[in-house]
Amino acid sequence: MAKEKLLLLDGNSLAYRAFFALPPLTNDSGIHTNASYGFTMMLQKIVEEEQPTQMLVAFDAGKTTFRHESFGEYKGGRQKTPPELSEQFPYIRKLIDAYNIKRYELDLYEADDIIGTLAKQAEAGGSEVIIVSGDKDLTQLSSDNVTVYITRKGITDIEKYTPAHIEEKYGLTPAQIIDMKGLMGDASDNIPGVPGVGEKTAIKLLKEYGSVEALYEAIDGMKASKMKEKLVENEDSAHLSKKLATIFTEAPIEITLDDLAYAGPNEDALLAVWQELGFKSLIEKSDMQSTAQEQEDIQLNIVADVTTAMLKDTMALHVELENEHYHSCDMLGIAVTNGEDATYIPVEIALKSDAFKAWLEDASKKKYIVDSKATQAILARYDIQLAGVAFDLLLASYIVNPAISGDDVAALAKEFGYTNVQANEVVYGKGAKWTVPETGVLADHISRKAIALWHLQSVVEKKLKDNEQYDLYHDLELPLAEILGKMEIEGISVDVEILKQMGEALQEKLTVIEQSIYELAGEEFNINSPKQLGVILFDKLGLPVLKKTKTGYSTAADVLEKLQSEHDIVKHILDYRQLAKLQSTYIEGLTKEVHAKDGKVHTRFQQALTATGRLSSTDPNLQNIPIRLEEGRKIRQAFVPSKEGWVLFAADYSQIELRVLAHMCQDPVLVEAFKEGMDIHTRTAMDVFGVTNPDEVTANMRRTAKAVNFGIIYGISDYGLSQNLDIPRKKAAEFIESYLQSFPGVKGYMENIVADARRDGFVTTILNRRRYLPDINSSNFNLRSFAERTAMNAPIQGSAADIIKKAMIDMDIRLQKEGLQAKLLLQVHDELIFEAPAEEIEILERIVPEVMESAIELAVPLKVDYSHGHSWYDAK
DNA sequence: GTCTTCACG
DNA sequence: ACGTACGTGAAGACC
Repeated sequence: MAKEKLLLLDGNSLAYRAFFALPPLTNDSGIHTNASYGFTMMLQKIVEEEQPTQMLVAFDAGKTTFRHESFGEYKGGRQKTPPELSEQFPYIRKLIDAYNIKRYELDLYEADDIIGTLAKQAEAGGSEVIIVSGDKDLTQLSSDNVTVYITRKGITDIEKYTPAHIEEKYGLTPAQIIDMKGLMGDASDNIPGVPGVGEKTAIKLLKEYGSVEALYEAIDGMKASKMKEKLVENEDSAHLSKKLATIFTEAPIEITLDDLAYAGPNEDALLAVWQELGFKSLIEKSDMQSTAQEQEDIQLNIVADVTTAMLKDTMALHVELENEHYHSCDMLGIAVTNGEDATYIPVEIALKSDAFKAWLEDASKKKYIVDSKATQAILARYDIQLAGVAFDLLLASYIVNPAISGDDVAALAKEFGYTNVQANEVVYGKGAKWTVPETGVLADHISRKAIALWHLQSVVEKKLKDNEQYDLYHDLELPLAEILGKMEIEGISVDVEILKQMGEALQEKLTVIEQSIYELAGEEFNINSPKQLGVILFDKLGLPVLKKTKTGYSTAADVLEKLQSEHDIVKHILDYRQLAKLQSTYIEGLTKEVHAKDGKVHTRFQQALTATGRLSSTDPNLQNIPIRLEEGRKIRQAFVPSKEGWVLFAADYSQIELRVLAHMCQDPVLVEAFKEGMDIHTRTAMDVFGVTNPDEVTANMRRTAKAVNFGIIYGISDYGLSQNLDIPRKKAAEFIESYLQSFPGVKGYMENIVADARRDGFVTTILNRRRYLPDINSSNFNLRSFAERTAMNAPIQGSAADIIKKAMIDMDIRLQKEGLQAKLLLQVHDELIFEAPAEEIEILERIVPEVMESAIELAVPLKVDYSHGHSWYDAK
């Protein structure tokens, strides 16, 4: 058996070292991270360099130790641990646990004693021992088999204390280190020693006499001096100090060396802690290392022709794309498999094969795919209508846990313990270095993805079934992917000429406002730069600073609105901002996205991204087209039907989230209000303000009630409401209190859902979508509060997402059944946008609300409003 | 790449 | 005492 190598770390000492060696870093949540970071860096380095077979981190247990029995003032007068450091200890423990390193502390004993005891045991067993600390006391443990590493300035710079090194440095043996301490004392531990004796004197004395005991035996013969007087005077102190400095190597520890085996970190757990602490550089580095791991060999056959014999009834299919823009990018290669041997089909071979096209389009041939919508969309560009999608790894993983990151097969596979596939970054590189490798490497990579898919289908489906989420995945997300694919491929027509004219008018206005701003400021500057703008407003013009950001003055709209009366320039800046946003994002940005071949934009709906189950939309984002202000709303005039004689038809759920809330909490007042079709904000205002007649509710009361309702959905907090309404926090708290009094069912729901989250670690939606909340039991107030609000919000927002997704599937079926030409084009969270021949509008007005309102039956009715017009603007 | 701001539900 | 409303994406500035 190879020799054991034991690494013993002094947890407290190293945490202190890291804390004081690094500047005060904090992460996004405001937690200090310098000690955690320094500790991690040190661990990484030492483990990498030493490759230990056993490891332990020892901590000091509490305030009192056995040393206090002989000397009450031991470690007295110490500065209290800074709170910035104290708050990091829980994370340091988490880090150690994630590394799968044993940690230990023992009542009445210090870390030194645990380390000393284990070092002796291990040495006796023939192991090599390395001790790491910031405290030189430990060097007394140095021997032929025990090396003590002491951190020098910084954290990763260490000095290695072997007996030889100690001899060279001090001219002493390791055991004499204790004697040295006894004579010179230690200010940090409040060990007195002999006053007037420092390191130099102590070393000189020990070289001459050997030990404290020998020195005092011979002291009579010492020639009279000031030093001799001091030594005689403080003999007791010297003996006591030596005793205090002696590390006890027979501590009654309850662990044995066998408990300390070290076999590497739990990478998932470690990444999770790094994520929590915001160690981005470490996360990136680890991705590279862990994914560049050794791969098992695979068998692959690169074919020059596709035959029907190669294509089975059930196969994993992977179409590798150049990038995520599947509406415009190229394919790089294709692989299929139904076992360990993959068939790699070069793109040009695949595209000219009728057999392959027939197989892809055959619904009875089942395919396991990683992103079926992307595959559907790119094949559609080559006139291939993908059918028979039986498994989608991207969607299945997302349902198991929406927090699972990325669409890279390697990352997803790793979540389920499969590692025989490389990360894209490893194969292609990233950023400017991105490049397609030679065919052999590429074929291997793509084939591995297909093989991974083949393996993961059963693994992930089992997980879904265990979690009772298979139906959500199979009956909702999977069919929805195809519908979204159709919507994206269809696209929506944009009248570029309208955008162009708007842009020109906008530019004229912007130029005028720009001039006014420069005039009022007395100089030209970049209005788009919050930094430069801050200087003008707050330094030059002397406006009051109401809010600051991390980096300087805040110039956000809510701040500027409060400053409007202070200076004329403010209004101009607000106007400029509004128009500049329209110009850059919606006129210029949108125009760039219009495809030349069909005059349409083809967004991509991200189906496996949000934490709650909603969709998101990119390139362009069609879920945030302006509507609230008239100037912006006009952008919608550019969204038009694709054919002459067609119109746009829009239908949206009214108050869907509050209805979901009513359903889930079963609050009688809320349920009744919806059943009776009351205006919910007015109803809320009546209860919050104690008014019995709806006519007595003023516009302002309703506005306040509306804000309170939003607050309830978001996970209420008095502070948030006070910001939103610009009222004192106390006032906001009263509104909330009043609301919860009036709606006890809501109060009960909020309490229960947080309790559920604490118990289960996740919350669920109506269709059993999960959101995990790892911070729900955190000792950090911010993290915990955020998790609590999320626990309240996620089931509401997520259930609303479930409902509209179900409606989209039902709607797709219904349109086919009715034999309509109408097409669903967009989804905007609570709204569906169709285009249809004008003559179908009458039917749509009947069936769209019917289908949407009956998508999922709740304890309250769902209500849908609808309209149509010759542009999106007119469908209001 | 990160920060700030602002568009939407 | 703490310090925040929930969920997104895009653009521009600045490092």
